[in-house]
Amino acid sequence: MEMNKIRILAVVGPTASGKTALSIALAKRLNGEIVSCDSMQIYRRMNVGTAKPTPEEMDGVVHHLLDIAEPDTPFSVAEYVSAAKNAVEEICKRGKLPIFCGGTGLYLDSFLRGGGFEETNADPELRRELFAYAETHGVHALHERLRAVDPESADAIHENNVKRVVRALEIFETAGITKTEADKRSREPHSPYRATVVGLTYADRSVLYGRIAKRVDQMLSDGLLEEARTLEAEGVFARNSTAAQAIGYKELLGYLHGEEPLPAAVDRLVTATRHYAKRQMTWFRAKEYIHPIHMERDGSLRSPEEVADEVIALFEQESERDGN
RNA sequence: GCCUCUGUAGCUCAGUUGGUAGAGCAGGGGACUGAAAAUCCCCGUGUCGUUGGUUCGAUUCCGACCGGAGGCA
Repeated sequence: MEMNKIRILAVVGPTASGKTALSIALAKRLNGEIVSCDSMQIYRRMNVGTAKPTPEEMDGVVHHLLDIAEPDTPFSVAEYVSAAKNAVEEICKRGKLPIFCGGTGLYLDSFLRGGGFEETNADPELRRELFAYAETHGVHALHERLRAVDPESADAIHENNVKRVVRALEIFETAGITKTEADKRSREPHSPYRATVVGLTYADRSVLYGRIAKRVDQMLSDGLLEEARTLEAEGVFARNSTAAQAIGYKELLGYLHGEEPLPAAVDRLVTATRHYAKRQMTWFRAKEYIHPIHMERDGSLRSPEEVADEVIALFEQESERDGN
């Protein structure tokens, strides 16, 4: 039954780990197309700040799910999953290999599960009400409301994590089932995909952090400030849309308004990126299906060819195992 | 040269009326199913500048010395 599944390769890893270059190299060698798996590269005109691959970097390799939304539009996992399904279908139709690449672990994870969002719609108005409830009655009271309908979720979600408590209640209100039940249903193994997922890792974290600092400098000289200015002029941050959460712009606003010197803003930007990378690593580490690929050895970076070779060997090995 | 202030966790600083100390930030670990580059949880032993003295006991008081800041010459 495994052999009917759609074969997929995926490259994940923390920000600045080298996913983009690797995935493009892999696409060339495996006759693949890239499916971006990045919650911010989705947005148009957010280029240098999101480290979106340039046409030169893409080097002829087809990329999907970049620039598919306006920065003032909300976006979510559910939309991602359905868009990714379409992309994969297209790629397969052309007889090419879909290669996912990106740092948004939730998106890939949800996609590979094959769904689970059908009946649990988002309800912005309800969300507002629930947040207001927490505002006036306190987070504990809101959490108690969740406990009354779904004690299991209440145990799993900390009461301070209002966002999550709200979502759990939202699921109950809109779908009529508890989050616990919805999770259970979506966990059924009905995914049509068979993925080999590799996670880029750095044994010495300071090497990754060094790359982050360097890349922020690069972004600055590539026009990050101008991009931030443009987005702000569009009103992206005033509306605090999904795109406004992107690291790289909001940290510079203080400087752009003359309230903070540039080095201080850049410093906070680098720190925010490090925190983000750390969260990503925690997520990826916990996923058993991710094969760690070490990007360095004895303190120095491995050559791109060597890393690509390792990934391809792993991919072929897993393909053979399924084939018999 | 003299006077004043100051030297405590990687950084900024609290504090101990003498019983060896704690916050924020940084850093580390974790969670995560329609906002995920978001949201949330957990983790603080450091010759309290050095060295003498007073004391049962000093990071805390006193002296000297060495850094740093300011003031007067």
